[in-house]
Amino acid sequence: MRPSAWASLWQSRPRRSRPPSLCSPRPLQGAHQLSRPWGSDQGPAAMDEGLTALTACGPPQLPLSDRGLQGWFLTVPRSLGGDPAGWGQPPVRALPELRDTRLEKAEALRRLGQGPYALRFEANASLGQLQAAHADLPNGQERQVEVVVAGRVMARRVIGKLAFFRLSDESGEIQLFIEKATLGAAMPEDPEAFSHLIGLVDSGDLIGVSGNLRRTDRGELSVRVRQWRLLSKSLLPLPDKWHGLTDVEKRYRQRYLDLIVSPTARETFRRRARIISAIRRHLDNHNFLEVETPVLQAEAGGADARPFITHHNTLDLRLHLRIATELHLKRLVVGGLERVYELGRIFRNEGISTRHNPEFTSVEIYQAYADYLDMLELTERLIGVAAETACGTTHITYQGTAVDLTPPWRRATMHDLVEEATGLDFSRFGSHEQAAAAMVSAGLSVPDTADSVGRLLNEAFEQKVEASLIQPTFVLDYPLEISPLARPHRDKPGLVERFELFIVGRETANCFSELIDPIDQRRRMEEQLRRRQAGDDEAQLVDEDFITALEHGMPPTGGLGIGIDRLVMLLTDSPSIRDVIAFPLLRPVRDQADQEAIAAET
RNA sequence: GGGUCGCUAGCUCAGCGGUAGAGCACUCGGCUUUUAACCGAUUGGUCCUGAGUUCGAAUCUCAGGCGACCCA
Repeated sequence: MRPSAWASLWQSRPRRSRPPSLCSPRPLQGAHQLSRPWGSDQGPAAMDEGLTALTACGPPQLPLSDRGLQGWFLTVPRSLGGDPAGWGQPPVRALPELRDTRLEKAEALRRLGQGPYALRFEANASLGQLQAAHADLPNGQERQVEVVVAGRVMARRVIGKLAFFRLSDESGEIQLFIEKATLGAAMPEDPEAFSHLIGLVDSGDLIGVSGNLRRTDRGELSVRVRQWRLLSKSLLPLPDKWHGLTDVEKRYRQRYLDLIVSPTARETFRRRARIISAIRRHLDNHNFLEVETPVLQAEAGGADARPFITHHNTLDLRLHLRIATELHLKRLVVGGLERVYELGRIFRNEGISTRHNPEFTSVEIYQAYADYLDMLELTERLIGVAAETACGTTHITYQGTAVDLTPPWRRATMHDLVEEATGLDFSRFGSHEQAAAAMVSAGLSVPDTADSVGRLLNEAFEQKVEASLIQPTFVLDYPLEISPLARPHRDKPGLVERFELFIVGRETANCFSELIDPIDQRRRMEEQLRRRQAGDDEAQLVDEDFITALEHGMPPTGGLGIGIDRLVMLLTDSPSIRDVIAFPLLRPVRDQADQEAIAAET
């Protein structure tokens, strides 16, 4: 490739006319000259001129056009004439020397005409594509194809006048085979191209290279580098090349580092995206309408959970973040939108564990004229499709356990499952006392809050059954007391038409034939209110506006909620919900002063 | 909320009452087929914080902070 053609890969595009409001600031004159490639028609003399012009104005500074991208990176070290007062401090503790060294290298590259932060680069292949397309190239052979690639330098090995870098992009990796002689011949404008590359480019930097493909004697597909260019300088080191990011917390706090070094993490988030889009596609293809309901609500309802509280200034109004989308979606069904769903974030003010994050993603789906058994089949289809899309199969492994997601899945009533596990037949208990005594003699604990036979049944289920439901199991027919929004069972008094889906011992979906009788709904909500007044701060409130909506007539409806994060955990074999949420909630990092202040208070 | 374990160089860890260490990374020197390259040299520390015991504390005790795992 001719030098000028190479240069065109990373110089700015020809300027197109844009609306004035979208115009970006014009680069400084000097900066423009500085960013000329070597070998351009202006030559090194013009470059020197640009440098002189800049240095005459005081300590070297990056062109204004680059500033917005750089924040505190833009100053230069003391040794190069930068103003110490203006130095940005590294955002992470320590490493000042290492960072200074890298700043100096960036500065040195800028003096060579390679601004440390390029505008653009046009690769002609991804690394994964190259690996696939040239898998047949034998060891020791070279292929005369000009490849231009960009990526992050992940590892460097320098052997005298030869060097091997490992370059990584989103699709994969490739080795760079860097010979002094090859570079010298291909980059005559920079006789020191080789030593500049190995001396000024660190692991972590983003570079673009061009060259032929060659497979080394040891079988590593490589780009035999003819030309190179720095695209972005990394001032901070990559995680340890061998151990990687072992600090679990750091993986979550600095997710970008996790993604850089961990192909598994990248794959997890790709799969998450595929799962969500598969669910969305399936619903869209079946005439479901995606809608959005309020996150900010005067009272948060639709689930037993404590909300986050926030405040609207101009209305001087206390608001809650939603804990469910249920009550608003049902209003839309009343309004005649017969199939609706919302895929979005829910907020619950609860603890953090491997299965709980205070903000999480759910999909709630409502289908008019359907009941919970219709929704059961929809659940099987949705999760089956998600598994096929994410994993290519419905036979998966979760944390070493084989799980078969091929429909149909087991269906069992809560009563039967509890009896199977404990020998207790709750349908025979006529009173709370009778049930409680039986539970105690069966070795189960009886909490004070479980003040009815139905609640005791649920307790027994949670204590003895839940964790054992490894293969997908629909647990049917819940007690009415714990299901204030579900319709009474058509045949079984005291129960509702509801199921929850359990997989690997975890609640993954929740569904009922919706309660559409406004009088019954009011009675149930008032019962909830009584519990709340008695001290249960997760009990629900009476939502008058919702009941009014029901009074206008709601069609019989099936409603279904699926926990997306737990589903993604299952389908990515992730042990913690934090592995499938890019930025899970973490305690803020406190500095020394904060800690002392807190210590002083206590 | 309870229990267990951990916190020492940028990273991974050793040291467990007597001068703070190793490997890797960084920097410098050498090396044209490496794969955690290798060889040599240099640099690098609030041993999480505070109090106590002791002639002497990274080490023992207590309190606190933060984290991991398990349980609720």
